[in-house]
Amino acid sequence: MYLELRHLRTIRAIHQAGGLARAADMMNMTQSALSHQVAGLEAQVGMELFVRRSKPMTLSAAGIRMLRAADRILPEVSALEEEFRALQSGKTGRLHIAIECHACFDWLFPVLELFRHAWPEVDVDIRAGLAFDALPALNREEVDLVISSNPVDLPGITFNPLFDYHPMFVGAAANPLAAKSVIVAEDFRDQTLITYPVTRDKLDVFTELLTPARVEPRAHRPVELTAVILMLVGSNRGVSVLPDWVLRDVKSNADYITRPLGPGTITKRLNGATRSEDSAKPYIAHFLKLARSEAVKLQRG
Amino acid sequence: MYLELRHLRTIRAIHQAGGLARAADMMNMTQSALSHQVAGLEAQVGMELFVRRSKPMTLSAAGIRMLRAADRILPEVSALEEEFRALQSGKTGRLHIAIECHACFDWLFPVLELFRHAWPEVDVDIRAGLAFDALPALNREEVDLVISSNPVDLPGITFNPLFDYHPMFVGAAANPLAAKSVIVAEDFRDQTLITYPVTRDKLDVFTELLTPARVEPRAHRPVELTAVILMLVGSNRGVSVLPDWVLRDVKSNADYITRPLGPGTITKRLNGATRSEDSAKPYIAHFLKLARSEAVKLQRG
DNA sequence: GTTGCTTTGTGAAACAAATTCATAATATTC
DNA sequence: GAATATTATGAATTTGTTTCACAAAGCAAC
Repeated sequence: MYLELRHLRTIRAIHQAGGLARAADMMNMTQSALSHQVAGLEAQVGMELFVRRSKPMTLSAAGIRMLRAADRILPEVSALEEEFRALQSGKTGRLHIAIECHACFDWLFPVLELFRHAWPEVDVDIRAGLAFDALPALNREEVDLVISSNPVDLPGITFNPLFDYHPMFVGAAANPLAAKSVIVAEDFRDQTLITYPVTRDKLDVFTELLTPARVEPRAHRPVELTAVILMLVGSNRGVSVLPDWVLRDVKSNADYITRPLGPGTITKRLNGATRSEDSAKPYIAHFLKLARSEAVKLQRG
Repeated sequence: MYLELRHLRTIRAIHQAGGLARAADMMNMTQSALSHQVAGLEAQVGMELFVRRSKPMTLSAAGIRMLRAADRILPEVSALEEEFRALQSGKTGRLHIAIECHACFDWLFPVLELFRHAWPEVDVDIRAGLAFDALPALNREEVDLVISSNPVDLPGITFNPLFDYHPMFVGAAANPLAAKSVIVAEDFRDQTLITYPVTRDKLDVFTELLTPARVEPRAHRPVELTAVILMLVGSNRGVSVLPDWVLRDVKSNADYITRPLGPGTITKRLNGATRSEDSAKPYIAHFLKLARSEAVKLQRG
């Protein structure tokens, strides 16, 4: 037995129209076509679905059962079609975000709150891109946006700039380095450095400062949560380097000191990497716009 | 957009098989056919359903949505197909019964109890065939069995004999007719006759006795329920004629007398009328068998 | 009944669609 | 960088659906 939706649509139409001829009109087909189709369907299921003794033909007991099923199934199909029409028009879609930059939760969450109100139909999710390579996942369509500060030239991937930030030094007020107005690589030699638990090539302190200067800190301690890092720094158990927007609240706290890194201002640019064909999607474009403006607000305090 | 089950089956198969080629094997088609089909489907919905950047092709975000729908819809279709296989094999079906004979509830109920245990999948119902003509309803497939004592020769309708019964007179012990051993038509002239509220051609007293003898009872009172008829008869508010099996309990009750009608024994035959093509259906045949044996048991007491 | 109207069924022809075949193009693996 | 596996493509073929023209069968009104 090989049923198709066509069959269910026909059953329903004949019932609604109250006869084969009217149903044929309704479906823009000839009455003959429907007659053949019904005959074929009845052959498939091996029994009569309609009573032909009376003239506008009506459903038999078996036919009524099939109608019941049609009334359950066809609306689901319509919903699916509707869903795809919405997908096509760009009102709905998926926005699964991977963040390579751990501190990005801080501004990403408020942005996502704004976003999901504007695009309630879009399926939103965040994955911390620690355990996996985010950019290949973008290509495999496992995620749709990667927040990254290391643009790479990959075919099919577009890096949309979001905003610039400055990695800044943070230490305890009691730390001897508080005396300096700018922190340089050498200053880390006798410090315990606290960072997120990711490889060095994803940590601004290393890529921008320590690795080029071939300086190794006295100790290196990985910590997951931003709040915990700041707690440890506050009690002078180590120092850290974090994006300026993270240190916004800390600047006015007497327990901490924040200093620029040097020599020369270090500026990094955060990007939202997407598949190139997705950049045009209205909700993706809107998300990027939101991210830009909201992050700026956050930096200003 | 015109979706068909074929499309949903394909989506699911490619996902399950983990690739187009394997899916094609699974569905007994060539890989080429599936490739064309997917291309057609993607054109329909206006977007890519699969990611082709990696080699065994995998579902895209949109494809996953369609898969979800397929996983909801296809099992329903399978259930429908299963239902029809069961219908075809005769394990399930519909048995809607119309009874022209009002007193038949008495034996029909116990029979239906037995039946529904033996055929739990069959959809059972009873309709009192008072308000409508039962036999045309049989032809229109509104009902599947008509219990009738008046066989008519109709094309396409088979009257399956169930059992014979004798219409019997019942009156109060205090009624003068208690003195007679056989009741004849003339005896009704000065009696109030209580019957079910149906036309005379469906009442044994009239068809078998009074109408041929052109006798009119003193009064004729229609009453719906058998229990009420017997109550009224017991208090000598009238007399009645009922099938012998109904009077089984009454025979041993001192308040009542039951007498055969005469002259000559009157025998009527109850039939189960079905559409001729249905007589062969296993559950219909079984119902008729049950009706025969159970009714006999009931008559014996 | 029987006449006219409406509805459904049927077979051949036309048409549309899906499938196959053969082969090219493209990843993946070792 | 072969060798292998996977997917894409276009023309030919097959299959299935629809139409056309007409027959058959109810239904309704006279």
